[in-house]
Amino acid sequence: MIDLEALRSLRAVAEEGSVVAAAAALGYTPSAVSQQVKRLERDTGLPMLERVGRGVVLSRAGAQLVEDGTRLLTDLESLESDLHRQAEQAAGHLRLGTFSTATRGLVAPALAALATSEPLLRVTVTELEPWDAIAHVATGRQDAAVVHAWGDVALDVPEHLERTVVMRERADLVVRPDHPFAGRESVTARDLLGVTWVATPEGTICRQWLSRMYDGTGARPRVAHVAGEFDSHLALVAAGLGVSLVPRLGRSDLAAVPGGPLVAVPVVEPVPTRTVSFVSRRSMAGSPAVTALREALSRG
Amino acid sequence: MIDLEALRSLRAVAEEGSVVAAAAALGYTPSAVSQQVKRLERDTGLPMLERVGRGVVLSRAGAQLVEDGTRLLTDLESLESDLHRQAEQAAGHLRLGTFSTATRGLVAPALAALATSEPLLRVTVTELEPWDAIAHVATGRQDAAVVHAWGDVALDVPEHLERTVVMRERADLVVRPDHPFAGRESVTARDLLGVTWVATPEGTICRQWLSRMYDGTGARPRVAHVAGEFDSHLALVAAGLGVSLVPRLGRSDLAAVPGGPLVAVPVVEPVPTRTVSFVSRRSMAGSPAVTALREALSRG
DNA sequence: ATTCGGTAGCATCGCTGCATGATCGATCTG
DNA sequence: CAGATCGATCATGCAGCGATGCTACCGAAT
Repeated sequence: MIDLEALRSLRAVAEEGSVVAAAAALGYTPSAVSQQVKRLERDTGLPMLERVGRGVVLSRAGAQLVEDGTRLLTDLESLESDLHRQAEQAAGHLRLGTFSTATRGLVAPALAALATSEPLLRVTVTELEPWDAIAHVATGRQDAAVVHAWGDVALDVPEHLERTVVMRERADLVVRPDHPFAGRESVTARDLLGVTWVATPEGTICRQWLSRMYDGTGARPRVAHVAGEFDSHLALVAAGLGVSLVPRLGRSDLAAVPGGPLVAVPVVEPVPTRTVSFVSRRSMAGSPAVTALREALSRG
Repeated sequence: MIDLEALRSLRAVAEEGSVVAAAAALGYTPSAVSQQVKRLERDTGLPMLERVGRGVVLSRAGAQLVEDGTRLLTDLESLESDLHRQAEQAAGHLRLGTFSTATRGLVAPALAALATSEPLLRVTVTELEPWDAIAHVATGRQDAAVVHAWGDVALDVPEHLERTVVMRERADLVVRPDHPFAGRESVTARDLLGVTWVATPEGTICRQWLSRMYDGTGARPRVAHVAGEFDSHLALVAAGLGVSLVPRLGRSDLAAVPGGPLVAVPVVEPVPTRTVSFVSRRSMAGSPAVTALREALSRG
């Protein structure tokens, strides 16, 4: 592999016109520069300098190496300065894992604001289930994640990750206007024992919470339909196929759902509360970039 | 300065997921890789890896260094392969010094042909008087040159340069159609003793040859007008201000000269012959690029 | 012919980077 | 819960390589 240190010496020879001048410019001895050039010639197998008169002239290969390599050297320098700048500024590239409703309801507006307040910071979003997101952050495949946990469902994050609550939100029961619950101020978990559910797939956090709501009642929720996205839930509810528990975050306008308007009824006893958290590795939690991202999401 | 060898190891860690795997992939011991990463951290002052569990994860700075540095590494590899390819192929960049009439009459068409036959070869042209051109080639400021020498006027090139004749051409006497010589088959140097000349500036090779033509006659050419470019000569001749000795190479169409058509009369005894040569440093005279350029010019 | 400027080559020294083996910490297993 | 295993790091020894300083040599200028 070509040694960039030696390449810099060769460039100095090209610019200064002689080995001594180059050595003086770089603070080396002429012999050192000569040996570095020799090393380049050994590494590439091509001659770099040729003696002419009592001086040297760059060979064709040498001239080309300098011409092309100069760009490399400046790239390396700018890379190095970028590295230091991004350690103190909110700049660079962050990979954020999010879950679906947060993507549209929370992350998108936050990133839009961030794009103007921190123009040097680039964030790429990947949708992931919370446990996957946490695993990705833990192993470095993501830099941070937005995760959620329903009420008391524990979300255990590894020791080297840091978690801060971004917001708390709740879910409502969504029904058709002609449903018996449509006019109610609120409904309780006990009221819901007999209803037919449109639920999220087995294994999702939302599904877990639905099951947990039935704890102590001895019953299990009757799930008739399964859909991953809440917009699909709304369509199924509008079609009269069941009711759904839909979080407010990222929820579509219920009045504009195809198939007729729907209504949301607050649920109490227990209130289905969801905690949305920001997770990042503890080591970079204090970095300006991560801090800026976390605060942008907290403001949202 | 960042060591690219160490950067390659860091990239391997990022790709393989662990120090041992990276070491195995690169043929090092894990300790060596660990030490290289340590060196990167020392050079940049930023942490690159952080321990998590019994493995490692790239830090923010490390991830960024890999992301940005990968481009640098591939650039370096392509630079290296370019270097070797240009040593065996006609490719890259050559700087050619030429004199004015050759630029339009010889070099331009040759380069046009070369552009299609050797698309990887880029040639930039600079107009120079022959002696300047030779000096530039000798000192490496040009890679090759097209030079000319009139008849027996010696053109001494340094030992480390190589000179090959590209073409020989001759000059004609250019006069107005109403000039006494206009109808002649040819004229001799003796015939020209009394004429009034439009000549090139003192110090040019063309001017030297004009003087040389008078050697042995005891006379000196009567130069009334001096112009650097032969198109100006033609205008002056057309205006009836004298006659001129104009080489055929790169000569404008005499019938289309503003101020009336002109005629060319061959000169004999001696025939004003000009030798056009290609000059390059001996060390790169054999390279494919220079060979291609020389042959393109020889075909012209 | 001599001097001067400049590069290449050589012997020596010092540093650095790799390998080896040991240590520490964390996970997995019986 | 203890032992085993795996992975990273640390300490040490060694080898190689590059810088230094000197000398030799070459070309150009005086």
